[in-house]
Amino acid sequence: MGGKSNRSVERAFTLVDELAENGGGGVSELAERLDMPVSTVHDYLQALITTGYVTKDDKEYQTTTRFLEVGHRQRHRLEVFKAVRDELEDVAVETGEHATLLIEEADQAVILAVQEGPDAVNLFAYPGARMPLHATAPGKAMLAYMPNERVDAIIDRHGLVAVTSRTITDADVLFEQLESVRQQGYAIDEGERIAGMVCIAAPILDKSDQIRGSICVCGPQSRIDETRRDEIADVVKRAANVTQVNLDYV
Amino acid sequence: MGGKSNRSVERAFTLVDELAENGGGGVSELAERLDMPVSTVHDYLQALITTGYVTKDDKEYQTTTRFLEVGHRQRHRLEVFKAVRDELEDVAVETGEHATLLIEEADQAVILAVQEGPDAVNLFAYPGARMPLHATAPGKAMLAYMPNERVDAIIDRHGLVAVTSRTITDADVLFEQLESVRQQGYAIDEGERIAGMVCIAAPILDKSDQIRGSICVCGPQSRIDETRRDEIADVVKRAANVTQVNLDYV
DNA sequence: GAAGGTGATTCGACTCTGCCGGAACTGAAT
DNA sequence: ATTCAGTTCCGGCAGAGTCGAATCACCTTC
Repeated sequence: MGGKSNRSVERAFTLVDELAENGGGGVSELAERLDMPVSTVHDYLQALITTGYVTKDDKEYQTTTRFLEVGHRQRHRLEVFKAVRDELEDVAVETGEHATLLIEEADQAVILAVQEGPDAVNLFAYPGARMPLHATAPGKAMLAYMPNERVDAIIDRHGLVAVTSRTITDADVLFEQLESVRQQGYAIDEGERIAGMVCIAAPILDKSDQIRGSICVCGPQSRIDETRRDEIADVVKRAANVTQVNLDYV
Repeated sequence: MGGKSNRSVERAFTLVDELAENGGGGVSELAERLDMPVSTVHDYLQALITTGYVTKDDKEYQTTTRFLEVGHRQRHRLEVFKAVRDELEDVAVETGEHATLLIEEADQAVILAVQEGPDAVNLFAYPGARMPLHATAPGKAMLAYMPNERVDAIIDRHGLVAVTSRTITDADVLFEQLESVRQQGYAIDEGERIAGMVCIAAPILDKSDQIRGSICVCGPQSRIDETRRDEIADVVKRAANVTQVNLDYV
């Protein structure tokens, strides 16, 4: 983890991040927000334009569809993504709720694909969205199949930050839950990331028992009672299982 | 169009492009492919890793899901995308074929969204995919509503490159077709981009008659005869129209 | 298990280039 | 006309990127 850097690269991507997060803006507005000299920001934006990753429309600088392209291409190369293909849609249809495929990246859970079932509530869930592992069902599903040292290291680096009032903030509680995930074969989260939301997730393991991702179903608490939970857990576990089998053929 | 650049930024994105296109690779492999010194490539990859846009998995460098995230965020900000929402799915279901939403960016047609109908053939179509304007139905639909000088300028810059044997390579023929697009309200392409494929596309205009995008349906020639074409044209025109109306409310 | 090979990583001095203050410019608004 | 906010241009200097060479890491082969 030397972390050798390069000022220009760093700054270029800082600009990209800013454009992505708060929407485009003018040169001086961006300079203000990032606390950089205007002329420098201008230089960078110009450089980014020549790469094709940024444009200037309507007096505003914007990221281009190049990011979509790169993102989709790399997603297409991910084995889990290919292996899960139709399963995710089936899950969404069967449960009626939001079905997502997530992977772990840089100690976070990242959504790779989303399928909205017929009754899905409108979540702020899109491919690429990231969230802390400990605060979500899919995150816990994945943590449960990582070596304990890895889990410790993650807690060490990022802490157990509370996202809602119900987020797990105690390591012991977390480890207990991970144990029960391993026993039951699925993880559950009740308003630990979004108040009023229940999520149920199953881990996807490969043949050497490495964790590769998780399939997750989310819906409003009111609609998901005890029996419904078992049903969803079964659906999610089955889908994860099929994916696991597919993985070997990819 | 001064095109002021910045070597570091340029090189960083050249690397990203390379990773996206040909999949990740090792340091020296990438150095070879891009004709750069190994140590330099190593420096850049390290810098890219600290930005979070690249990782090293399995001895291979890979782009991360950050690209997906940035791409999806910016797509979400595009008015056309929001305006078209459900329409695209309806089109896919009604026609049974591949339905796509495209916009123009940097003189090219870019896919923003894809919906596969029940009978859709497996195309290599994904969000972010780019193609020349003159060789596709949606491209022609958009060209038809650009000022002639703009069209001339595009031809000037990129020429009318043949993608298949049926691609339009003659400017006069193109302008004739654009005229008929304006008359009929939709554009058609018969194997001009992909042999054996027929695409039918309608333009999306905003209230000041600016071209904002195009809705397109693609299917195999064998399945799309004369009458089927008219049906599809109607579906596509209606969807574009609804989108146009939605645009005013966004 | 020694030798050889391939590729990744580190190091550091030279030099090129990114940096940014200031000036010029553009185009609204008054 | 004048003002002002924002953008673009310019150019000399310091600091940052560059890349050859050395080292390290890890296979394969004899």
